[in-house]
Amino acid sequence: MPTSRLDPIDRKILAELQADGRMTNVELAKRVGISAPPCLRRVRTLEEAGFIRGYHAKVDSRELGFEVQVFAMVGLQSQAEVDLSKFEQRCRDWPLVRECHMLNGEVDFILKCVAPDLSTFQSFLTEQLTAAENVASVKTSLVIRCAKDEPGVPFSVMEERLNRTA
Amino acid sequence: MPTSRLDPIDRKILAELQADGRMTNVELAKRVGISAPPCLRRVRTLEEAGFIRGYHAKVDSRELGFEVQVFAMVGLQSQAEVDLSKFEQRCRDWPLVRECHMLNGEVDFILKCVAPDLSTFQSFLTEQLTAAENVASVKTSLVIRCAKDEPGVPFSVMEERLNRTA
DNA sequence: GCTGAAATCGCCTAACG
DNA sequence: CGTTAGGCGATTTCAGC
Repeated sequence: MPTSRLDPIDRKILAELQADGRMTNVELAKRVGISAPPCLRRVRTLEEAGFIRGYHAKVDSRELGFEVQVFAMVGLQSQAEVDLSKFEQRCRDWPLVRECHMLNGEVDFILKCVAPDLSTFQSFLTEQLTAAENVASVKTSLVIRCAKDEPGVPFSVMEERLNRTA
Repeated sequence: MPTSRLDPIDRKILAELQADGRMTNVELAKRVGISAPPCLRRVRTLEEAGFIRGYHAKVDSRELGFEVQVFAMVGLQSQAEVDLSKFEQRCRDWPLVRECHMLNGEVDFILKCVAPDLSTFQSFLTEQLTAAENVASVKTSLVIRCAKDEPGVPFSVMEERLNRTA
């Protein structure tokens, strides 16, 4: 099910729900220019096809007491697939790790972590992450401030692209 | 308005809406154990207080044709506040840059970028990012695969923490 | 196939206790 | 915080393009 399966209305729906995931279906229908029933059917279809992978309230981490955010670059000793998978599973089990991406280049993984304070993070770092099986190196960088945090994709870029080939 | 302003019901509301931002208010009320009207009032209060910063559908970038995801580490020549701010503003203006975090340590910023394909990203990299005023160095790493991508914070950790001090 | 209209059901959201 | 209650939205059904 490639992108070409999506017509302009579907793309508008995705863009609107990415911007406001709690919009009512009738409001959404109004914005994309169709009536509510077909709009709802399209949303369900997009959900089932996996284009929409969930809806989430974006919470303010710092205001909720998670004062520390850290990016951790992790190098492993073995890059065999079974060892990569084991490490990924460990990341899934660690609640302080919110994201885990496998990278090319000199480092194997980048992790985005949160913690209530530095000492909590340092305990996690020394007792869990650095101590984990197969972990060769960990370099961490504290987030000083966040200048931009936009979820998802830029639909403007997508539309420009489609217009160019159309 | 610190975290202590939040009672257990507020925290449950936040956890539920982080997990499913499109849940109906009556379903939410049922889950947190109060009736719908006070539940809605709490949600509104949490929104206005900034604990909830929005609701977003999580879309599948790759399935939408954004095949390339990249982390870029950026070093600047000048770290004067005015120059940092200028760079941050540029990041906000670039649609391919989805996140921009200022870091401590050897690198000044980490950027999460998306692009439809490698050539689009490389054009952006060479013509925009590397070419931008005050940018001294850019190191990029392609995302091979994503093992975990959980938005927000781990409420389980928050509750454990509160129980320990209680 | 798709959409839209009508009708039903359930939710939202005041106002009040 | 809960209950009530009126209005609106969600969702099914059905007809038409």
